[in-house]
Amino acid sequence: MTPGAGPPRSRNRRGEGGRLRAEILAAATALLDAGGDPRAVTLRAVARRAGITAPSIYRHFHDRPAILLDVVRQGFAELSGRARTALAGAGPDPRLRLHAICHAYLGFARDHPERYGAMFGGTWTPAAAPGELAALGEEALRVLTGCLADCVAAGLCTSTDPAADAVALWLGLHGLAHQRAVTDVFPWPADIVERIAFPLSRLTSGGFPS
Amino acid sequence: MTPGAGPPRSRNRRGEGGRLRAEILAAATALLDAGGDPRAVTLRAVARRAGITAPSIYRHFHDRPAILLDVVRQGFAELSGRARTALAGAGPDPRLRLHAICHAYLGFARDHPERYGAMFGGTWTPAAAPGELAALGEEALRVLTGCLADCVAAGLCTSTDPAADAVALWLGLHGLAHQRAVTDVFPWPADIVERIAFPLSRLTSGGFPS
DNA sequence: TGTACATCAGTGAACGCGCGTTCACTGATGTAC
DNA sequence: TGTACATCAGTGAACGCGCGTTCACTGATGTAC
Repeated sequence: MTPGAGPPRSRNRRGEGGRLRAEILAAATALLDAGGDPRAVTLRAVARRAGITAPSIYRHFHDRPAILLDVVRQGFAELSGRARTALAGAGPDPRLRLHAICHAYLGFARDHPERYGAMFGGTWTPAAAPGELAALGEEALRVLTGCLADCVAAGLCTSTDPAADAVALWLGLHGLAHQRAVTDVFPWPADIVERIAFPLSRLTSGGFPS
Repeated sequence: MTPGAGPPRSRNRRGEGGRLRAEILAAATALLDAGGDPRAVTLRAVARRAGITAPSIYRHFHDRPAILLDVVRQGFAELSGRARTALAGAGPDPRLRLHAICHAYLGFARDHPERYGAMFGGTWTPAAAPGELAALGEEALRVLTGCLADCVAAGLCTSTDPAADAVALWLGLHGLAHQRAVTDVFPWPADIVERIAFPLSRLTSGGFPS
């Protein structure tokens, strides 16, 4: 059971065993990003990549699905982080804020297509607590709803039900993000983002500046 | 290597071996629909389901991925068929035709969520000829573009680029179809289809009757 | 009509593989006295 | 300051499994003469 090549890992000190948890997670994420498929994230492959033996993982994760679940959790956290950062950097104009959050979402999907696919692909679902996933998704949705509602309040948007329209807008973005993550041979129109996001956000004017 | 339970299969007559091909495909499809995951469609599982031994499959398919690829091909054929039927049944009103084709698309995805996921999930891609998949998708897209163009010609739609807007509309439908296929715990707004399809199709009025 | 033979649909046994998981263990590190 | 001991991060060997694929084969069916 030789772990991967390279110099032998120096063991963590007592009380710092928790570090390996992070290393395992990083290895699993790298494997997912490289392999393009959650199937590539096997216990043994993760162990090899992390430079440890397979049984070591059991000190930190209950079983294989638990690793993938945490990779996905981390993905949602990173996505939320990007959305927050984008909003913080956008000015007060609600249209620009909406625009910023849409691009933050698509940016994450584009930068980490495999992780995006794992997060929304449904493959890992059985391992998760039934409610947790919905909660993760709904948090992001609430932010989007808020942006849309702000546009309405500013008289820039004709939506009469921002919550429902946020779902529609999100699904449009998701369709694009997912399809982009899955294939790159598609002849995307150059302005496809605006072509989807602008109508779905029901903005009255001003376009959807990029 | 006992095949599944039940009475022993009566062998096909000479020259009719091709029949088994269809049975294998049906077994693989059933397995996909039941298992919810292409991973469940293993060579051996397909053989069990079809009531034959695993090696028999090699007379009809080059290898395992070839089976899944054909399942997906069949899925695209069925999707096209539904779209054609829907168009044939719709009247001449281009808005109704557009509406019919959108619902045909979503209907297929809803009736066969696992197959839809396999068709657009990217999992099986490596096995396919690079161009074939794009071709399959683009055929459907051309029909959608046609519907949109008809709406424009009838003065019912503000699109200035039906081909690009057809992509946008399709991606919206795809986002909904995919997410529905993947999870059913989502709180969909009741009128989510119209909320997505109507803005993306850029119809000027008349709503998007259901 | 009868018989030898070619065809070919499908079988059964076997292979090597990577997997997830278990178990008893090792040996360095920190702590108690 | 020194020593015995408890802790615990990580190891190494092994298990049983289902997988994809190969190979030589069987035996019913149709055909040539």
